[in-house]
Amino acid sequence: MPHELPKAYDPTAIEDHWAAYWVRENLFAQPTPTAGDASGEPFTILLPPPNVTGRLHMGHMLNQTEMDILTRWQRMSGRRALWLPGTDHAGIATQMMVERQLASEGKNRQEMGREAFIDRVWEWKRHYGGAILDQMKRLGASVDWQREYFTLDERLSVAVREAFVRLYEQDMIYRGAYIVNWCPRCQTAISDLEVVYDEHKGHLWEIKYPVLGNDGQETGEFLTIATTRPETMLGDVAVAIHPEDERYLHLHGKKLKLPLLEGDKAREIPIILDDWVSRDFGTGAVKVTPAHDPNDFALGQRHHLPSINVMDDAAHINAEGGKYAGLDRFAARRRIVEDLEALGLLVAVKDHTHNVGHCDRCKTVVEPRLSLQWFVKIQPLADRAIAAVKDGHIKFTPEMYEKTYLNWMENIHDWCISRQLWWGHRIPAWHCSTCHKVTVARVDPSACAHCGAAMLTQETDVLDTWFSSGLLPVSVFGWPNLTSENISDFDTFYPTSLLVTGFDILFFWVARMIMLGCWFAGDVPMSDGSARDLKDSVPFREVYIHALVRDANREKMSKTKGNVIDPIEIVKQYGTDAVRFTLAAMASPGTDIAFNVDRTEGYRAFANKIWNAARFLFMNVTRAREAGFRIDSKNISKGITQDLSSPLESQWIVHQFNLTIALVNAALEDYRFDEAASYIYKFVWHNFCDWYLEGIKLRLTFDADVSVDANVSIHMLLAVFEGSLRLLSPFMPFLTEELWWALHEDNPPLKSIGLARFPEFSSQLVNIRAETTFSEIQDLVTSIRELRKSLLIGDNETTPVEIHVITSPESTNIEEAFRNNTDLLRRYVRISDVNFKSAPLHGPQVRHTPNFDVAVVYERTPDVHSERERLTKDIAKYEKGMAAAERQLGNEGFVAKAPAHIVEGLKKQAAETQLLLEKARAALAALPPE
RNA sequence: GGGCGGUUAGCUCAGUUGGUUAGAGCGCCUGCCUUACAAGCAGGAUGUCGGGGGUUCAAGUCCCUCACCGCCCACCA
Repeated sequence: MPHELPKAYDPTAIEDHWAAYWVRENLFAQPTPTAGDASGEPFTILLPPPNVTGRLHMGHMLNQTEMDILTRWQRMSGRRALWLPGTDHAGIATQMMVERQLASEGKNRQEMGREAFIDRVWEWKRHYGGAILDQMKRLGASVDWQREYFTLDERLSVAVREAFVRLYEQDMIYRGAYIVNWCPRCQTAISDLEVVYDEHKGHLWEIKYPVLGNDGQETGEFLTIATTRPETMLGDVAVAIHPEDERYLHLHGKKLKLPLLEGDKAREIPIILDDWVSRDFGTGAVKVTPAHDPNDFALGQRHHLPSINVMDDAAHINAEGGKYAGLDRFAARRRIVEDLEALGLLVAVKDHTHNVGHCDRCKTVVEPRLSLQWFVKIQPLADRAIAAVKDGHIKFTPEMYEKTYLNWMENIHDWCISRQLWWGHRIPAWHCSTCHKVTVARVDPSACAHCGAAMLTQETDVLDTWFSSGLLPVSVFGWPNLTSENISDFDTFYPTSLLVTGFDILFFWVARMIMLGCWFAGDVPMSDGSARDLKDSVPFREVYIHALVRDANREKMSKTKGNVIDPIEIVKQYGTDAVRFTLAAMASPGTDIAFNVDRTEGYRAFANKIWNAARFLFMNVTRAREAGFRIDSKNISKGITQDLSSPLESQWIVHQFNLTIALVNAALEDYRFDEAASYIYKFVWHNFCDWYLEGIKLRLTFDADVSVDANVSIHMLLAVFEGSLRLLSPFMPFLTEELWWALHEDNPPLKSIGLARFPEFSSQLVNIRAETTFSEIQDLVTSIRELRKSLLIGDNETTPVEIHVITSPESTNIEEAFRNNTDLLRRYVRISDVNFKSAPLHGPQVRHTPNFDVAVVYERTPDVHSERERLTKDIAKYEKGMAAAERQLGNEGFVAKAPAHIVEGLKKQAAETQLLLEKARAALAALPPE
């Protein structure tokens, strides 16, 4: 144990070593349970799988820190903890990344072909895909690396395919032509969630369409429509007006000529009547373009109108656009506006601010566009997902997210799950070129299921990435192939205990997991063969949603703003533990975290403080051994007892430690990382270091015969410090691991402190008497220090003090504690004689507390001016307190209705305040003039 | 348009089911190399709890209202 530690803690010197050790030794692996395995109750948690394209950012680090704290805490508390990591193939993002790489080589995927391109993506993935998990390893995340998965792994792909086929068989998947959000750059459909809307200052163009008479000739009258996307008029099939709009009553039944399109594309379009049209927007007349607008599509359905798609996959105008064919949509817009103006059909261009949808991934303006896609019928899934939450089988923290979730789920639309990408799970459907029907199958079919023809081509679309990640809670535990070997994984670890995530993927992922989990797990029988009810079908029992990490100025971190804090950089600078502690301490629910390195600096200091406490301890162990004391490092973990014959500070620190355990446990139960962190901080720094260590110096004298207190004290010191390391370990795994090994002279009872037991609260360790008497000693010490300061007594000067303990029910204890601990007092403050007086003390060198008066005997008196200031301020404070107390106590309602302990407490406090007030007044009056 | 959150010390934030005179860290001021730690020790200053109204014996805490900041959902062409 005589460990030579450097004077200052240097995290970089130890962290890499421990991070590698934890991974190498597989310390946190949680193997598939075997029969009769009596390990603790499972605590299962899935890592929200980062994208393979991802680089670790502060949000990840917050997320991982919280999960790691909880997992380590649960593991140390005896639960069978499994934290399961993996990565997501991230369809669009990854494909984009590789396409960009290809572009820099002057290539593109189309000329490469699908297979070669996919090979290339795999190669990319092998090369870069592990980056984020490597970073995670470096941060010490206590995950089971042996279970690491990738969403395109064979076994997870089987699950995806099974899920698709099953839903299809259950008539829950259909294919059809609907308006979807289309990204012209990614050239794929995207779901509603993948569209982000930005406010955009655009225009509202008012265009007049010629009205046709019954003879088909222009009547000279016009109907003016308003649009924000003039180019879509090429696909217009009608103009809609409100049936009761008095301005247009005479146009009912009439047709219009669609301007611009000539020759074989020229067309007449009807004026249709629909309540949906709002009379006060624009001109009250709406062009109807079913192929390019969701509302128009609905309108088209109601009125049996055709849909004319005028754009290709890249949002260039197609052949339907006549002379505009080939133009990009925005170029077409400009040209069309020019042409309309030339024709005199452009009535007005008005400024109009509206929301424009952009592709979440590449920020391209999305184009609502009619296309053939695969959809999941969502209502049956949503019904279960709603019930699961409403019935309390899934609990959200903070609670408000339950409302958000339900609100979304209750207004959900069918889910477009097909993507026109190459990277992803290819949809297991085959098109028959003979009968044109679709065959969906678990194994690649050789013949059409409908007509038997062999001319099958597989669907080229892949599935939305969230379809596979939505299945993770079931698929990672072996579903659908639940053999006897992996059924126990499923039995043991499903439902998972908790999901920790940010609200940004509440709908993308959390909601989908709930829907898919409830749907598919519901079919898996319980281990005893009985049917699984909804309660046990949910993918997780609790969801903890954390805040966003912002920069120190509360700005959202973004690459464009250049204010992104790289966690790895900060970690290098301050140490992982300090950064973890910062995140934990600032993670109060419902509020975003303004990440400020000033705080991290403070927690680095905290780590250093602990380091130095350890140095102090080792130093004393060495001294003790040199003096012949026997200290066996094997006995350290024997446990802590409350020894009523031990010195006061030892009894007190055991009591405080015990109390802190209870507080930390309670805080973590409620995901109050901030509270847990602050209880630990306060205990370690302000109780353990400031008071206990300073006090114990008195006992740690290892000269020959003064042995009893020294022996008791050094062992108590070791035990409490070791316990504190375990308490702190989930928050600061590196530092605590290092010191724990040092404490055990590199021969600890377990391979890691992370496998040791978390301290447990024990009512046996409660010691109220030690708490109250020590707290009086603290008051006494503080009063004397304050007095000495005001008397300008040098820090090295020793002075006598006088104490008068005020008569009260506790005063015997207090006086006894003071008398018995004068030597301890001398450790805390430079005093010589301590004289107890039976009469109250007065004068400028006295301080008053509710329980005692204390005077420092010194020839000098305090500075009259500052003394007057202090007393005046005190008096004001006391008077304010008295006024408040009298007001309340004089109020009959209060005395009659308030609980007795409140009234009694106030009375007692008022009496004390009155006393202090009188003393302060007297002291002020006694002050000599300045 | 609908919904939600926030506003407490110079800064960043706590503040349990309403209960005695509102807290922490950082920063600031003063004094200290006290043999674990200057990344330290000791002491100190700092608040009309966003404004207004109400309920209550009692409001930072509950209700109403206004203001400002932020987020989510919807997408009326």
